[in-house]
Amino acid sequence: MPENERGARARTRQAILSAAIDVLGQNPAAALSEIAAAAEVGRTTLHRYFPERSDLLRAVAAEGSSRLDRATASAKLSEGSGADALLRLCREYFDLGSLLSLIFTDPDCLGGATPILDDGCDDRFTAMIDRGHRDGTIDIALPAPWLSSLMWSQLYAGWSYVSQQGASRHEVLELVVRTVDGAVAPRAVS
Amino acid sequence: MPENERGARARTRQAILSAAIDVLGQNPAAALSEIAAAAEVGRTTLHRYFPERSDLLRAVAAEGSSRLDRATASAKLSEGSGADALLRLCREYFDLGSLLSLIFTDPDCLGGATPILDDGCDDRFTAMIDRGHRDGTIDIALPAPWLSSLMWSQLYAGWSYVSQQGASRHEVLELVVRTVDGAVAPRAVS
DNA sequence: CTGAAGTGGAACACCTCCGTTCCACTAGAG
DNA sequence: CTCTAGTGGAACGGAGGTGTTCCACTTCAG
Repeated sequence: MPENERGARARTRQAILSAAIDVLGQNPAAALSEIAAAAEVGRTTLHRYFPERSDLLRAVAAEGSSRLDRATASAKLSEGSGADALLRLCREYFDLGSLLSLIFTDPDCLGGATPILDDGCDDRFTAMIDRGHRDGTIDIALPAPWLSSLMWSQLYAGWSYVSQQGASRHEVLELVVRTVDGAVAPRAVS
Repeated sequence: MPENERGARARTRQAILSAAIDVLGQNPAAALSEIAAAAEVGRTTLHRYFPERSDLLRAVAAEGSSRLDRATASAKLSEGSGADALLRLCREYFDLGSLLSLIFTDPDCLGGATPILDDGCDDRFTAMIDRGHRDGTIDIALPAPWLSSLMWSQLYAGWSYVSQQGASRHEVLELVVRTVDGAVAPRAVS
């Protein structure tokens, strides 16, 4: 879609997209006028870039998938132990910010690339968990799809904690990492 | 509200309330016609019991708070170690079923009794966590509000896992308990 | 200055949902 | 049977969101 757009057009387009991610993350049923206001743009202008609501949603899905893919790539899931890779992924995803809310509250918004409720959607994720099962850093009793749900729910909880209470991003990220780490670690033999 | 209602009236009223919890949990912006259809009731009948949408939402809040209180009482938070009490609470809350979705996706729906994003809303909960901190069964580094967020997000993740995939309630509950337990346990001294 | 690009406001028709009214139907009590 | 409670359908006006059109304004390149 963003073919041959530069300068003002590209900037406005990006502002609308970012505003849409923020607003729709708070309320997936938000009116277009709210999104336009958040982007500090007239509703007319919004319609110029995205004629119909569905056009905007498609673009949001594309933008979200792109940010998600970049974060996934940064985590280098194939390096280190399985648990280390999972925690790296948590740290990268946490930086997605308000996109976390959108992905979590509207799992269908990313179209086919829905990362949450999928029986093992992402091959890289599943491979990472399998590696953790083998190298003993992830409890064998916890299947990959559940760990995906676990991770996303904790990321969302952490992000809500930051954005609704005035908590520090870094402190909360450490809480998330701490609890995910504890959750996946194999039990001590009792 | 449910003053002097018996027989058919009480039954219809309850059917509408349960349907509302189910439907609103899936989509907080659902139309009244959807709720009426889910309750197998005409929209006219729904309006007879709850003249305005806000009336229905108030009744849902009351019903939800009531179920929540019953579950909390059943967990006997003041008995046993802090961690044991927390896990008992998870088991009781898990039985709330679709109410979990409603509470999680629309935290304001329960009015003042919002259990999730509150800096230590519930005294019994905070007391339980404090006890766990003292008796060494809950990691001292994890504050009560975060553990509340943690628990609710895991319960919601578990319930979604059950209702969207065909997973077994009991198996998923054990996964939730397993991961919450691991998350709150104090770290081994390394 | 002139023209083009980008923008925002106002107004409109359309649709959906909401709340209301009215009427017809059914089941059960007497 | 008759009367009543409970119900559901049809229809309407109002409110809000959507998509569209038209026009006035600003900015910037030439």
